[in-house]
Amino acid sequence: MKRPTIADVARRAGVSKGAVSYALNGQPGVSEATRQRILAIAAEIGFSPSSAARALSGATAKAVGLALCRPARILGIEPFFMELISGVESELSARSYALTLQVVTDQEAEIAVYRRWWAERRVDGVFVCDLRTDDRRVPALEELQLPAVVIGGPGHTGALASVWSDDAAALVETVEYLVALGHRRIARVGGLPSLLHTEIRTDAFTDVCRRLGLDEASTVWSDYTGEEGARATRRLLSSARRPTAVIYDNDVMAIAGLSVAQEMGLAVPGDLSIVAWDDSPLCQLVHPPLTALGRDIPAYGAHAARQLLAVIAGEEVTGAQDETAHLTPRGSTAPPRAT
Amino acid sequence: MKRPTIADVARRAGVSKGAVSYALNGQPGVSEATRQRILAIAAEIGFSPSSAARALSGATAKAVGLALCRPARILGIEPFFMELISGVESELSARSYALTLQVVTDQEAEIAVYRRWWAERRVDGVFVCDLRTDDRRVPALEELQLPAVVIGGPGHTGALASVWSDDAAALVETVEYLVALGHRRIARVGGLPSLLHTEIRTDAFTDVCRRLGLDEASTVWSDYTGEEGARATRRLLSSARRPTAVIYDNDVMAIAGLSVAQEMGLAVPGDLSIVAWDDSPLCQLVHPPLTALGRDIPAYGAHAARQLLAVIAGEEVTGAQDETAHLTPRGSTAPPRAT
DNA sequence: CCCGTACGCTGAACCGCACAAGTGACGAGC
DNA sequence: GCTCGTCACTTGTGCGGTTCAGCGTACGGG
Repeated sequence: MKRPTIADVARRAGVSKGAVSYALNGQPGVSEATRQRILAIAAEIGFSPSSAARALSGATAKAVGLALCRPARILGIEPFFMELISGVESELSARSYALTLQVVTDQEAEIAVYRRWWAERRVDGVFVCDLRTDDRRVPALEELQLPAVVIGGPGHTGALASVWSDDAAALVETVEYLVALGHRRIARVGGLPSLLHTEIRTDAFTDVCRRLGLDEASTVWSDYTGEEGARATRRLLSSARRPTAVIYDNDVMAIAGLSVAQEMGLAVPGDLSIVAWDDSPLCQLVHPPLTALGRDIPAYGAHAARQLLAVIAGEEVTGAQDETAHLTPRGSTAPPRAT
Repeated sequence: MKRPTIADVARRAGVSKGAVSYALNGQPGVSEATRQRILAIAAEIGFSPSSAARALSGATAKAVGLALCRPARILGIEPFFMELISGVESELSARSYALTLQVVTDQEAEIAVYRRWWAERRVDGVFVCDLRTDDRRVPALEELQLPAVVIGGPGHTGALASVWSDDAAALVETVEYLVALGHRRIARVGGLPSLLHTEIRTDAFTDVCRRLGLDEASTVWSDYTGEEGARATRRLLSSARRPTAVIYDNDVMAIAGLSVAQEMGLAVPGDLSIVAWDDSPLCQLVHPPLTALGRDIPAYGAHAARQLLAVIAGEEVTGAQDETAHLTPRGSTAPPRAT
């Protein structure tokens, strides 16, 4: 089956290629009657303009890129990225933009991918995830002048547009909630310390604990995997004055922590309260169901996609705040048992 | 920053565009010395040929497509797709092929996407997931003559290449294992009945149960979500002669089932043994850890990617069997308590 | 009545690359 | 010494679009 070209449409409509181009792109230069005729013929023979030819003649590639820098097993276990992609996609496909995905091993590889995409004119813009402080990707993208939206922040995004969520506020809300329940010894199992949002959460945790006079607040770091979450929990619960509540930076670690607590004979929430960041359906599957900080990730992705399309369209776009995660109390949090 | 073109390289090397093209594509027509000089200059100024121009002049788009037909929340909760994508990607990026992703709502939309990708010459080939019996996508792709690899089967793939795993064998192994433990009343919570692999597993389950003389074997269907898995489990465990072992078609439903059992006061594995299909890290996070049927999903994806690249290269490719899932016994299975 | 102009369309020049055909130099063979 | 072949390039063409200049026609105003 031969692919139809614009010339085929033009021939059948008895007009020139140019006229077809105007008609299909909604540009002036053809009468309404002719436009309708051309549109009908194009639909009839199933014509879609070649993305290559269109990209070549100066227009856009109608594609955006997303490079993911995580090993396969973490990528799989965290619902975050897949939900984000769903949301991004919903916005992109409505505008018939394609999403090009690439999994990379480190920041340098990611920058190389951006550079290649740019040189190949493969994408019109990119999303940047897992922002770090002093992220080398930011200046690299600025230098390339490749439209980009950072999914994360605030801050450290240079001149790039960004979409961010106020993790500090969410963390403060959580700590205040736990304190209101009566907790005084609260610990936190954080994600990778090199990521900006981990740092933001850590700072917020330190601040709010100081403000509320909780001097036994401590953060330990992990890497989002269940194994590390379990190890960190074991360490916390083995200490002399073990915490009565733990906040985990993702749901997988929280579930692992719950298992460890139960295995050590601690009742949840009686002896230990648990809060998970990221409220996936998993949190409701375990016993007790986990109190979690959730937000609409697909909507976050859609928001980022709208931002990127705006940047590509040449609009002046800066940072945009997305919804703040909200706490959904479930069975894993309660007042600490009187000691 | 202006993007370098082949003309820029040619000018700096003091040769024609044609010579540069030959040099970069490893074709004869330039001396080795000149080739090296051109390569060095191209690397120096960061030149990559425009994918659009390359695709336009008859070559390939150097991109393949993957359309996913699942709602966002299921896509997120199942590690399967993300792991598959990682594996696919590892193979593609080594050959500098790009992966274009699209989330669609139904089969018709998916076929429309294939048709558009084909007309736009956006991809050189596609992956087909979630195969059904009498899948309309198969004839559609055959008609378009768009290279494709079905991830699933065996059978019902028409003339398309495919990569499949012997789910029937894995299921038989599982049932035999449970029977060896002493179970006689085994139930199964299946996935979406319209999917081919669900049907294959159901048939295998029915067959092996008949062969082993288990006449109380029953399958109930679900949709891979925790809620549905919990509901199905509740139904099974409430019946007069409740099963002593349940096999779940994915890990999320198995975890939900475990919760339901514990909530109903049944001991796992004492009163009920549980086996999960898909062995993600989640299975080891719960208590007791779940006996699971696992396999290397990234490797599966990589296998599929190699198949697709072979089809694109014009090689004669048919079905290829991938690794069979193997049972990893953990704490959720044991002999049934004597009644 | 004639000119200016808006409309509707055509023809051609690009975009950046691959590849076929052409060219000049040089060496081998008779 | 002349031809022929090969090598190492160059030139030119076309892929399928977009876009701009140009051009005939109809129409309205002075």
